[in-house]
Amino acid sequence: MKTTTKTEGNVKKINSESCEQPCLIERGMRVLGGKWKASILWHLKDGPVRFNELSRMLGGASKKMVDQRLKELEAQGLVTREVISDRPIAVAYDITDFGRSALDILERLKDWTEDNNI
Amino acid sequence: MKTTTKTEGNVKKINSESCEQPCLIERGMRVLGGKWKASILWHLKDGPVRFNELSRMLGGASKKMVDQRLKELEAQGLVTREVISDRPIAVAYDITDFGRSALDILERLKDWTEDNNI
DNA sequence: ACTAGTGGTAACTAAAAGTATACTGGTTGC
DNA sequence: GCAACCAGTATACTTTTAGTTACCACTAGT
Repeated sequence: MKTTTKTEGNVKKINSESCEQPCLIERGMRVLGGKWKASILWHLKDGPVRFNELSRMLGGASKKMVDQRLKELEAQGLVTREVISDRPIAVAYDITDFGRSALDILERLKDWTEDNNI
Repeated sequence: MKTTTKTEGNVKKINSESCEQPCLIERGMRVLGGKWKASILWHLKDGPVRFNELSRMLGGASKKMVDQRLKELEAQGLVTREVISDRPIAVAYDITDFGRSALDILERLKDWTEDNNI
């Protein structure tokens, strides 16, 4: 008799059909989990910020990193890029409504990190 | 006159002194953001699971990956490892209260991912 | 003319993350 | 005896990520 109700030392036996929820978590992490992505989003929450200003806000991030992450975030619809001046080139990055919808998660993460001294 | 109240095309000028909150987010991400870490945590929420069972749950993850992530999570106090049988070696991984405190964030992430078809 | 700032890009290197395969030493079942 | 499962470990390898440095074209200020 090889049913799956067998328990062994309090450990549940599950027959490997529970990969729907975890994938959702992994997928979400792929969007928010890049090295500076969450931070960038967080910094845009109070309004648009320009490229070099953002670089400075992130402290240790190189231009290349900021550029790459911004492009990813833009491609995924979390931020927008707008050229606000041509001749002295000026670009503003802003958060979209979709991006804003993730701020709730980030706030929880921030609180959790803070509460547990991580 | 070079105060920071100057606005240029609606873009706020902030003078680079806002790196307390983002660092919290980055730090939190470093704990929960590893490739399989969040998923592992998620799979342990219904009770202890054994090593190979966990590997299977994660689908594509190699033993090495699962092993590494579990060690990290254990070192950070999110999961515990318990040898439940010696002779036919059996090990059970369980989530700690601390680990459980992060599930709230993961649930939000899951919902967000789901709601936005990510 | 020279310096500094804007928003990037290109080339390159170093380090981290992940994958694949095989192996150990023990046990259980046929 | 032989295969298969347990919980990993070891080795080698590829891929991805991160970061440095230098550079571009342009402008503003001195």
